[in-house]
Amino acid sequence: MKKDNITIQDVARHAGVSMMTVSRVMGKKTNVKETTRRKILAAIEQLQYQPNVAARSLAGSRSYFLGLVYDNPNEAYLSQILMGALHKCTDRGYNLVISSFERAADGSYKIDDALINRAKLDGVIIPPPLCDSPEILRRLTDADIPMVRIAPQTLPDYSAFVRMDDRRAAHEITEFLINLGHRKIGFITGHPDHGASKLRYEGMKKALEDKGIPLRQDYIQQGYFSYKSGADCTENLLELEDPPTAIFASSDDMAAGAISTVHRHGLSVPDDISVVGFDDVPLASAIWPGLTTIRQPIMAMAERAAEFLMYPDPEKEKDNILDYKLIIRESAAPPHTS
Amino acid sequence: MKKDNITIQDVARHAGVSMMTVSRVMGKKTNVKETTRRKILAAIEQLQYQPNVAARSLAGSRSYFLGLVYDNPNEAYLSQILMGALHKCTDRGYNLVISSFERAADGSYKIDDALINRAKLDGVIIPPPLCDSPEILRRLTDADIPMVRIAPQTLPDYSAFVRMDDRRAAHEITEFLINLGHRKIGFITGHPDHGASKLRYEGMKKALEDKGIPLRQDYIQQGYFSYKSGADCTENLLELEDPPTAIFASSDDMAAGAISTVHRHGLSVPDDISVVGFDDVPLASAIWPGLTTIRQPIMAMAERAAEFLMYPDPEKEKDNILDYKLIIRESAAPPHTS
DNA sequence: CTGAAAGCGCTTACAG
DNA sequence: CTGAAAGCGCTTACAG
Repeated sequence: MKKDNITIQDVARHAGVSMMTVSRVMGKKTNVKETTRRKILAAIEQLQYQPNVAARSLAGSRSYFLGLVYDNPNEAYLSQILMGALHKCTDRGYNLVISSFERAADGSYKIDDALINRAKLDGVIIPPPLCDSPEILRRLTDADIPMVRIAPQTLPDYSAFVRMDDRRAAHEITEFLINLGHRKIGFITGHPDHGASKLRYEGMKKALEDKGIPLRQDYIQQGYFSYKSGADCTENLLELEDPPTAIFASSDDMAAGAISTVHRHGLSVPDDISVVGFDDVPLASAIWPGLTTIRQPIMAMAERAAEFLMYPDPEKEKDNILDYKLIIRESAAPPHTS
Repeated sequence: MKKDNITIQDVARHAGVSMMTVSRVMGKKTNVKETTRRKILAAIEQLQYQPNVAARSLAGSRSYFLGLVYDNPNEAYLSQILMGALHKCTDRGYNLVISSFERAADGSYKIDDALINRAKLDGVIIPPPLCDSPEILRRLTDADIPMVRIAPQTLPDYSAFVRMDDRRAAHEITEFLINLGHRKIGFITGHPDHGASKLRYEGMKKALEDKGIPLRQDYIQQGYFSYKSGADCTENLLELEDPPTAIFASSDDMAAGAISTVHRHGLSVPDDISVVGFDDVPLASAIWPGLTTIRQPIMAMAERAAEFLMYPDPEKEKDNILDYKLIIRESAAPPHTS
């Protein structure tokens, strides 16, 4: 392809300054007079200037490469992360290098030296579950590569992280059920190894407390985030003498399993029993009835993470909490008035 | 990060030649004496030389950028495409620019000029449904940007494409059902607008013919690739006087809907009725019973597409057909012997 | 706050 | 078949 593109020289000429000053504006340096900056910004806008990534990378001390490592059990989740990071990178003239890590039999990860040595990454984004691997964190720290972790379980202060408030989200969706009129709410917990499971449980518990509704132990079932576990737990719930009128499964996969079990019992969702989930995976809107659930801001988390790495600033907050959203579909309704 | 890496100069010095000759070897040019080439190759190997992407891109006539455009109806599908393309690009020192297109109200797409003008792409990968948009194809053709289409419905010969054999795959999974002992096989067609729907139908029909099993019109139901449509079609199938013993839904989403309906009727999958799908989306292994289905080589298709763009060669076949795979899980079994 | 010079690591186009 | 020169579009380091 021909290279008849607008260069930094064109912008400089247009704005009546030197190339150097344009470079400073592009790099968000502060030592440029405000009026000059505005003139340059106008020229950039008018010419639709886009810096040449290759030249930037070649000349500069940064590589304009960001890394994304993953070991992903969950495709939908990774896809969101990927899209978020990639979009931000493309927008900002960065490149994304993705690299997968295999978990060894002993549960540890071996690190790809190539990634660390050759790529000269400006930073790396680490989604779960890798973000909680001590080897990975130490290796990157040793190599002096900045990192941002996404939704980590533990929050040590040596790296930045982006997350959402699982506790508050679980509180909100429980409250939603209560406001619908439900008092008998079954809860299916997530995998005990995941930090979020505990937070979601706590949020649900707090919502009950706040409304003065007692927590019944027989309404709490231990799930593992899978469809099957959601189906099994629901089986248990429906066999109770006084079964719940609503079920809050702490993942969509489990909620989908719950719905299938309710149907198998010849009952209707939401007419007989309401079911809500958590995550808003594609499945949530694919099945019928559509799942009322919490949408995690996964893509936004990746975007924020990438941005954090692009503009290093020691003043920046290390803890970035993003907003979730309650998605109301058809799987929850007021309880049967019997 | 510091740039203390091995450069082409180091290799040249090591091999006792000029930088230029090394460059020729790297670029796979043929005009280099065999002994010289070997000396250089040895030096490259010994020094672990990796060309600097940025320098290459800046100096050369190629950009080492590939584009991936999408309009995303299906996250799981796109995610696979993305992973395949990204892996290949990362491996080969290429960069990937992704860009989404919004469909206008009239069904047409407006093209992002920025993508075409600024990025200087060496080529673009076009997955469905964009690969069948005349505007996009014409725009890219006009801009003289090479492209590879993935699984297009129509196969005009002005661009290369990568696909799988939907007809043969449908034939194979139908045969699988027949070999299990099924003679009464219901079929749920895909969305009439998708080219693959027809191919899958034809494959199923052919398999029946090959085994001398008559095609019953009441066993054919028109679906739309959605969970809901799969559930509804199955409702119709189960209401027949002589219902099928197996159902082949031409997408996994529809197969999942089919299973839910079978369960709602108090029947078991696969003991009472077998159900098979097509696609192998994440849902297929999430639900219970796991879906027997056809795995499309989506990631491999994207890899092949990227590779095609990296090594232009007029001799190359334009039609790249990749292998699918029959994935056997728990949703199909021999029919009830009654 | 702004600019002139040098150079990042390659490939192109030309010369032999 | 091989090489010396020029330059891709930026940023760094230095000077004012």
